[in-house]
Amino acid sequence: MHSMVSSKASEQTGTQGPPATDRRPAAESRPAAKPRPAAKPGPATKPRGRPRSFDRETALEKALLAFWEHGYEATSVSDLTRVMDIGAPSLYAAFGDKRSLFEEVVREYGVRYGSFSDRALAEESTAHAAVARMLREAAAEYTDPAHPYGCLVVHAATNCSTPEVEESLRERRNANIAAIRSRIEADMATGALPADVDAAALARHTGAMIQGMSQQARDGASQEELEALVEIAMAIWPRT
Amino acid sequence: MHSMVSSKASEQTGTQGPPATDRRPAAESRPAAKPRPAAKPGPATKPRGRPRSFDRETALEKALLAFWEHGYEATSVSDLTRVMDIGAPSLYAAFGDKRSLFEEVVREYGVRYGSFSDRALAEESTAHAAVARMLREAAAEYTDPAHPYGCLVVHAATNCSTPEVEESLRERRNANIAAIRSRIEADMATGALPADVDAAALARHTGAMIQGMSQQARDGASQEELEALVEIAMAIWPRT
DNA sequence: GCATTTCTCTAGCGGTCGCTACAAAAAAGA
DNA sequence: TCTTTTTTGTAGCGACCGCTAGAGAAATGC
Repeated sequence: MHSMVSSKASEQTGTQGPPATDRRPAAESRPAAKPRPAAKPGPATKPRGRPRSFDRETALEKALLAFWEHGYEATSVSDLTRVMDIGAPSLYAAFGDKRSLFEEVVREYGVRYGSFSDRALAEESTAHAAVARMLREAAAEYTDPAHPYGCLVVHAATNCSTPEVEESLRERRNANIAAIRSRIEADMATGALPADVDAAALARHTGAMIQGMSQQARDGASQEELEALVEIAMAIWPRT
Repeated sequence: MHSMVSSKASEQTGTQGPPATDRRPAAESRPAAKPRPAAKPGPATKPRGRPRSFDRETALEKALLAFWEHGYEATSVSDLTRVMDIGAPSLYAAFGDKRSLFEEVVREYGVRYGSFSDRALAEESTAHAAVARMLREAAAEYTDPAHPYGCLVVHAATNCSTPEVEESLRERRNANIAAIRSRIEADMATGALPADVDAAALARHTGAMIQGMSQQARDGASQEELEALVEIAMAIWPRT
């Protein structure tokens, strides 16, 4: 499972320039090194104070891997500062609190690792082909030794004592199933799939497969084993 | 997912009577109110000291529900003492530390809620029928409003900072898949299933379905939705 | 009665949690 | 140089974590 991507990194710091009564850096999410006023179109004006001593993106990637491996709760701020190799105040200044760092990680995960699902849905010519590709790519991705096994969106916030975090990942999972369902219904409308298909159940089946595969990957299944599983699972599709 | 039951409640206090140098109550797991010496066959000898002020079994059930709902880590000892309605020293005297309480909870879960899988494998005449029944019963159990959704063994120790706990549930999940695989291979041996079936992949597919269904139940799927999913999933089986 | 055994209650241990105050450090603008 | 702005390191806050010492309470055996 994964994304609903689109990476709109707006967030709270949207529009709030003039009134200077606001303390707290408000978890600055500016992606590059732009100056604060931002109304100035000055292209190369350096930011005012002491420059950051670390690269924000690589630090974010380290946090991503830590959250992916251990989950939201089990990854402490102290763990994060260690793997990101920065002090706690730097973390809070650059990313806000732990939760907003996690939210940014989830967004980044959607872009970097979780986009295969949306890509398959968008690029393949039938729902059948899209789901087949999606599952095969999941088999590869979830067992890629270059990063933790399984899917962050599935595993990073189960049994989480912060209900909002758990809920946000749940919404991503359910949105993905809804996207699969829409793709199936589109095929039904064009006649590429029979009209008597239960689109909701078929989409939910696909979602359950992906989530089950993610769990299997965490439990030690290899890419080949997951691929064998996918070939079995695809047998349910009406012949096209 | 679930059990590998058999409920052998032996544990560390197996054989170690005579030398009295042992302090620490050793997390007494005696299920009923038997006297300590135990060599005496006296049937109705009451235990020596102050009797327990709570019922051990109902307290265990309360702990089970709490762990089921929130998982191992997210359920604090303070949460446990509140829902079990006992003080912390009583909890430690009766169940040992948090981890051994959790282990006992998992065993109890296997007996009370997770035995449907083994029962289906043992009682149905074919692997096909056993898996069909297993999945249908999972659809009912995982959405039963009388207790938390999904499967404790699947969800209670993901992203757990105590690796041993995570591993013990992982072993239960994999053992269940191994049991399904054995049942499939038995059918292949008798000719009830074709000889060219990939038993391992088919068993893993079933395991992934169960785990995915558990996740779906947690994410809000109804019993009817899971049952529709099961009917789709069963279409993969070779016609018998 | 009295000693013994066991459980319960209060209180609090050391440790980690997420998070922040504060001052020194490093840059730009004057 | 001097002020301003921002980041960095140190150090520690209050809250909660799992767990337990110690005294009192409630039972049995004598």
